[in-house]
Amino acid sequence: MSVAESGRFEKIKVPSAYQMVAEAIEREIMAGRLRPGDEIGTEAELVRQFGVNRSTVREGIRLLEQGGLVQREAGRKLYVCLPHYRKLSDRMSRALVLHQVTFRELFNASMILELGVIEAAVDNADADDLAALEANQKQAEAAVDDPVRLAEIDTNFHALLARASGNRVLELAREPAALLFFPTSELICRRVPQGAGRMVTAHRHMIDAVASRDKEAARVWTRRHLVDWRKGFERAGRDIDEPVERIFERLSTARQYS
Amino acid sequence: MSVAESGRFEKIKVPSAYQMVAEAIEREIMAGRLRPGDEIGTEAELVRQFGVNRSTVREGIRLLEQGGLVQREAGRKLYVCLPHYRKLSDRMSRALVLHQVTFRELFNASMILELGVIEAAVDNADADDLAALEANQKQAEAAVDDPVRLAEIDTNFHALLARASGNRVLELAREPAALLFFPTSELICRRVPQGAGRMVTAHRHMIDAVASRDKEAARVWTRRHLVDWRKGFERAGRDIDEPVERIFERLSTARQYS
DNA sequence: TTCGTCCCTTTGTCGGACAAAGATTGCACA
DNA sequence: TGTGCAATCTTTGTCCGACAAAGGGACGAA
Repeated sequence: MSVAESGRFEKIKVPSAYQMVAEAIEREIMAGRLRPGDEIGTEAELVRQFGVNRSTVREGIRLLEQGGLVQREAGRKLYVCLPHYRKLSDRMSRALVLHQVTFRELFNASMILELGVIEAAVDNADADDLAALEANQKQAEAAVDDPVRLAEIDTNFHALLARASGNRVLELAREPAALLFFPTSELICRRVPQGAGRMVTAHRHMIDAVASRDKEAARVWTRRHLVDWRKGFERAGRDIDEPVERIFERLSTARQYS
Repeated sequence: MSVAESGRFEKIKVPSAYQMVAEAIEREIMAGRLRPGDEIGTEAELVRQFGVNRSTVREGIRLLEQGGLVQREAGRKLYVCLPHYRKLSDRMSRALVLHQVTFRELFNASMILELGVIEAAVDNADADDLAALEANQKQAEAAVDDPVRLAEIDTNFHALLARASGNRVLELAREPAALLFFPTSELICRRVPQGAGRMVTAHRHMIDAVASRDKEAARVWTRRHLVDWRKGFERAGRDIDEPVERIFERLSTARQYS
C-alpha cells in the first residue's frame, strides 16, 4: 500500500518503448527539426529507425495523436501539425468538470478574463474583427427566441472578442472557462424572460465600445453582461456554489466556430 | 492538394476501432459511471467487452493515457484519474510555443492574469497559503545569487499565489502562460544586476499585501513586479516582440511543485 | 486529354507468442 | 497460530506474422 513512498531517492521510472518513441518524435517537433506540415515517415520507416516493432510504433503514435501534435489525413499519411486551441481547451474543460469546480469559480475567473479580453480588444480590434462581431450580432438579433441557438451565438461572440484582442495567450487562457460558462446562457434565456433581450443589448454596447475605443464603456457593459448572467443563474433557481455539471454532450457536438 | 475542401458537405469521418474504444471509455468517465480511482478492467477484459483485438484496445488506451484520464501505476493496473493541471498546462504551453506567440502577448496576458490572481488571493488566502508563501520567500532570500534557482522559486511563488486565490479555474487559466513567462526570470537575473533584489522586494510586498488584505498595494506591487520583468527583459537585449523560443528542455525537467 | 483498370504501398485490425514483473497461493517453519 | 519464502498465476510490454481495405501511381484505352 505504498502509494507515496516518500524517501531519499526519487522513484525510478523505466520508460517503456512506446513512450520513448512518442518522446523522441515530440522532441524533434519541439526542437523545430520537424515543422508543422512536415510528414512523419511511414510506420515501416519508423520501425526501421527506432528498431522496434510496428505495434510499439503505433502505440507511440497514438500518444502523440491525442496531444494534437500529429494528424492523420483521412486515414492516410501522418503529418506534424499545430495543436488546435479548441481541442486543447476541450481537454482543459473536461478536467475542470472532473475537478468539480464551482460556478462561482467559473464566474469570478470569467469576470477577470473577459474584462481583460475586452480591454485588449478595444486596443487592437481591426475592421475584420468588428465585421465578424457585427455579423454575430445580426445572428443574435434574429435568434432572440431560440435559447439553444442564442447560447451558441453568445459563446461565439466572446470567442470573436477574444480573437479581436490580438493576444493568443489570453485567447487560449479564457477558452476552457468560456466553454463551460457561456453555454449556460441557454438555461438562463430559457428561464428568465428578459434574459435574451438584455444579452443582445449588452453585446450591442460592447461592440460599440470596442468600435469607438471606449475602454470604460467596454468594462461597464462587460461587467453588466456577466452580472446579468449571475442574476439570471440565481433566478433560474441554481446555486452558484454548486459544481459545474457534466454538460459535455452538448459541447462536443457544438459546431466549430473557426 | 485539396487540404481545405470547402463545399456543400461536411467531410465524412469514419472513426476507427481504437478511437471508438477510447471514446467509449472516456464517455464512461465523463458521465460519472467511472470515477477517479476506479480501476478500468484488464486489457483482456476490455478485449472481451469491446470484441476487438488486444492491439486495438491498447492503442485506444494510449489515446486516453496522454489525455491524463487514465494512469498506469508502475506498469501495472489501469486507474481512472483526474487529469493533473501541470500536465495539461504543459501541453498548452507547448502549443503556445509552436504557435510562436510573442513575449508581448505573454506579458500582456500575464499582467491581466496575475492581477486577477492576487486580487482573489487577497480575498481568499488562508494561513496555510501565507505560510507557504513565506517559506517560498525564505528560499528566495537565500538564493539571490543563483539565477537558475531563483527563477524556479519565482515560478513557484506565483503558482502558490494562484493556489491561494482559491479559484481553480483561474489557477488553471494562468498556468500555461506562467510556465513560459516566469522561467525567463533566470535570464533577467543573470543579465541585470539589481534584478534579483527587486524581485525579492516585490515578492515581500506582495505577501504583505495579501496578509493585510490590502488590494490596492497588492495590485501596485504586482504591476511593478511585472513591469520590472519587462524592463529587465529589454535591458537584457531582448525584443519583446520576438516569439517565445523553445525553452522546454529546462521546463520538462523542472521539479514538480505540488 | 480523360478515364478506367491494375498494381503497389500503407494503414487498421487480427491472431498468437513470450519474457518480465506484480499478485497470489500454499507450504514450511517458528 | 502467525510469518516468511518459494512456486505459480496474471497481466503487461513487446514481438512476429498475416490480411483486407483504401490511397496513390502507372499504364493503356477511348
